[in-house]
Amino acid sequence: MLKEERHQVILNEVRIHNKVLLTDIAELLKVSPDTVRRDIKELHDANKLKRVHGGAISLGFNHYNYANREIYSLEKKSKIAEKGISLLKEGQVVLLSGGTTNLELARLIPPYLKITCFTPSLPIAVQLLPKPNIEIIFIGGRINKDSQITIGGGPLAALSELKADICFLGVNSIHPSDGVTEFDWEIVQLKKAMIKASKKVVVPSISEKINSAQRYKICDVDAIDLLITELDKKDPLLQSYGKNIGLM
Amino acid sequence: MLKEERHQVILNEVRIHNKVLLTDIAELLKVSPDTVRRDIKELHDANKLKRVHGGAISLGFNHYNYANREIYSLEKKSKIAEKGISLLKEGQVVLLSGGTTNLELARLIPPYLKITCFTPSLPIAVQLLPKPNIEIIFIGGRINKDSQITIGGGPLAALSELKADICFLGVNSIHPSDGVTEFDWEIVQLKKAMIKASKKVVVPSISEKINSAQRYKICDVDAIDLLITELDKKDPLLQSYGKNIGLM
DNA sequence: GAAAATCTTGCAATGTTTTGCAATTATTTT
DNA sequence: AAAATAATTGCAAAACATTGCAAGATTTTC
Repeated sequence: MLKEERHQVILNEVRIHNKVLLTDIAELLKVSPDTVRRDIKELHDANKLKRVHGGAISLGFNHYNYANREIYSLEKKSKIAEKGISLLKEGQVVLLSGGTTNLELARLIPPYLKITCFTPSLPIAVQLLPKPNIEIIFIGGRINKDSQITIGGGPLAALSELKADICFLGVNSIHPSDGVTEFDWEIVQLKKAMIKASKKVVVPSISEKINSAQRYKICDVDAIDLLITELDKKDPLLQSYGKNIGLM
Repeated sequence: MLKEERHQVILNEVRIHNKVLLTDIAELLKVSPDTVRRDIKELHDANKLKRVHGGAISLGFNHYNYANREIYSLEKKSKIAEKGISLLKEGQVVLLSGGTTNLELARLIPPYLKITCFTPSLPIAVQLLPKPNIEIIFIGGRINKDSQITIGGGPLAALSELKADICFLGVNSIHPSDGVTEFDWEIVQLKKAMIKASKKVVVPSISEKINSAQRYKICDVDAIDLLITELDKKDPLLQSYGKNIGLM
């Protein structure tokens, strides 16, 4: 049994039960308690769980990371969001995926602009709530706590009945040959459906995400109509994209 | 049972009741009072609660900065919410309509309780988000800005496929002969569907709503299984209900 | 491809923490 | 002031953690 496997088992148990007893894991995996202890220590150091006397417990309430970690890039995201908003026209049906850049976009949408927004993101829906002219349609389903968006079969079915004018697709990584990629398989399915449900696909992305790749592929680069970054169109980082995609 | 778990339970009890008795915790967790005393001492040192003779009290008891009028009804709502939570059992599928009483109920659901919550309410979903053991299914659709819940055909269709164990139905008015009523027609349709989608219907309601009526009818009083108020079962205000409904 | 270096794992000896109990002291209640 | 309840202290048994070590597996290096 590989260490990585044990780690997955431990994290999974923690996710399910909110805690694990060291002795239970040792018995379950048929390894010595020492090994489990070392595993837990590693996972603790990697900030995946909290090591305590007798086992480990879930980090649980540390959802604050979501906001804190990303503050430094907020300026870039605002810049991108503003560019994105310039694309919006009265009466449009807009599809907003999750992510902090789209959240920033939602925040900056002018309150007098009359549009319809579809979104599976809880924070985005909350952000749009006070804007009187925006009709919000929440794409329901099981909520993924990490990303705070709904995923699974429900959202996919709902999207299959939609044709939005424009989709702002928050992504994890984009690469000229590897395409648009993500590390969560279910989120990939959702984003694929979002692309299908939209006439025009816009990817707002900070430059850090450019030219990187993750495990699962959402689509090729040329499935995207427009790539928005905080950089200038002529930035060398973007030159491998220009042929197939619009830049902004 | 890990020490960390006991700490979570104690803090949670303090959060809910603003105080705990040492002996109650000892009995609840089936450990010696000495252990609980040591736990409370640790939590006190970590500035998580205030240790007092006989138990502990909440630190932020006076930190509430609600308007005075709201505090009054909030207390009632907390009382109702606590009664409601006592009905919840591990593994249940719970349907939560909107409303501030249900929001209070959502706030007070213990984080270690493993249940599935269906809700069309944005604030309730947000409230449940940090609780690791609660699976949240958001009932999608067009968001009504006043009530911050989704309404319309989408939610109705979603509910038609559900059979929840228990439904907490926030209502506007309840009257012995006029039944349960509401002023918004679309919300009435939604709540009708919620009743249909649940094995058991519980109405948590502050006493102000008792014996009043609105324009549109959701159901007769006897479609409700249990009425929870902040009052005692034997309160004269409730005596016209007792024959057909359970009281709490 | 063999040797060296590194990593992984279980074991044993030793050290630490946790927990309940009992005796004593302090606080609250009647 | 007496009785009841709670807190403190010291203690011992059990559970858990740490450390160093050695055998085996894996990777690196030449």
